[in-house]
Amino acid sequence: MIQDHKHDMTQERLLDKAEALFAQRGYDAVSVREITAAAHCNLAAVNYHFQNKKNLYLEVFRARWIPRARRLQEFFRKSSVIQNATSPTAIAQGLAEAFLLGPLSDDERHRHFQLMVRELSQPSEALELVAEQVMRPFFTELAEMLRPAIGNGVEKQRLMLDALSMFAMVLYFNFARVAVTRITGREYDDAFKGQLVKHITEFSRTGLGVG
Amino acid sequence: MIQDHKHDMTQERLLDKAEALFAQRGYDAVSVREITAAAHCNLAAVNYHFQNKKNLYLEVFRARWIPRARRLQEFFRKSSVIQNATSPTAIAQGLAEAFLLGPLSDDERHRHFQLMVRELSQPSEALELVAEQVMRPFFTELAEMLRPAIGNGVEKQRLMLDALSMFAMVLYFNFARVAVTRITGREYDDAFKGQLVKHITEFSRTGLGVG
DNA sequence: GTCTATAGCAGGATAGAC
DNA sequence: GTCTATCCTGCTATAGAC
Repeated sequence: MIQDHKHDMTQERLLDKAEALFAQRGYDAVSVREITAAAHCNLAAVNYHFQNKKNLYLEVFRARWIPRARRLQEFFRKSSVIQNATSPTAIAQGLAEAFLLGPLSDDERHRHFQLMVRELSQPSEALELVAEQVMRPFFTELAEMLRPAIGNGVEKQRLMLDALSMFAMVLYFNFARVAVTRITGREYDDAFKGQLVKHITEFSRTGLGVG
Repeated sequence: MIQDHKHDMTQERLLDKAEALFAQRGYDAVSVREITAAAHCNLAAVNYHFQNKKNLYLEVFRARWIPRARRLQEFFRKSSVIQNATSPTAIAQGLAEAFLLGPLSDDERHRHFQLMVRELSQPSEALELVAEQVMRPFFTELAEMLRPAIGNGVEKQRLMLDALSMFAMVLYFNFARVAVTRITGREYDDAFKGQLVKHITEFSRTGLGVG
């Protein structure tokens, strides 16, 4: 029992540090030595608990990333905006709030989106997991939420593209933080994040609203 | 002269292969050995021509990425859509066409956006160059193009966020190709890219178009 | 300018003591 | 389960012949 406990603690610490480092600098730039040092355990622990480096990376997705994505989706579904209305505007606002302000700490959110962008732009086995278990079901769900308002006659692809576009903004304003800060001159404090949510909601509702 | 010629050819080949490989797999995952092998030249050539690996990476941006970004922007400015109208819709369409269909080959476009996303999500010195010489001026220009239609009274930040949002979609549909394909079931052939341009234009104009 | 050879180091992984 | 010691591979970078 004590052994299991210690075992678990080491595994947990390794997963935590591995996720943070992989998110920050990517799989290849991070060494097992660095991860174990950060987790205050021995070099051999990664191989003992996770067989090898690659499997540790996958386990980060299985044990951390996917559950967190589910929490985010749950938060979105239960948010008051969605509970009170399922208009496209409400959906956009719910999405933006959940993913920009939602239940995650700043660090956790940052890690989450960094890992996602890495996988989107350079898919590994982890994307298989993520696409099948998280993304496809969620976008399908979003598309069906949009259908009543957009039009029952409309093809599914149109709804999917709408959902992907809302998500594109959410993703972008999370991962391109440094560039957005550089271009707008604004730091990602609570005020600015609030404005971003408002902007994404508004842009999704009416686009540029003219001509 | 012959020496200069050979010299130049080797440099060019190195830049080409380096860009392709860095875009595909990232700085750390790619070795100098791999680059020189692909460029059919000697291992020592990188150090001779570019001092070290990191400077080769930066030179990829200076000599390849930035000029290409300028070509893209030039194509956008001179596109018939923009020449004939500067409504927000025309701007969105011009952007989407330039960056999704524009003057680049598929491979070149893919490389271009992969490198950009890598820098946006994990900035290195290269982002300094790109932000100051390309991004900031371009987004400022876009914002000013939007101003007359959106409203003269509106703060610059609102215009910047609009420009960033249009760009978010363009970027996303370029770099998250694998995921988009997985979710929509559509390959990135000419037909689908045409639909994406139409979608981005339309979404930028009216968003989801309803309540 | 190009090549070979090699220095010097860091990486992943494992065997075996505890 | 944890640790040390070590193997082996592959990396960047450079010295020096051509």
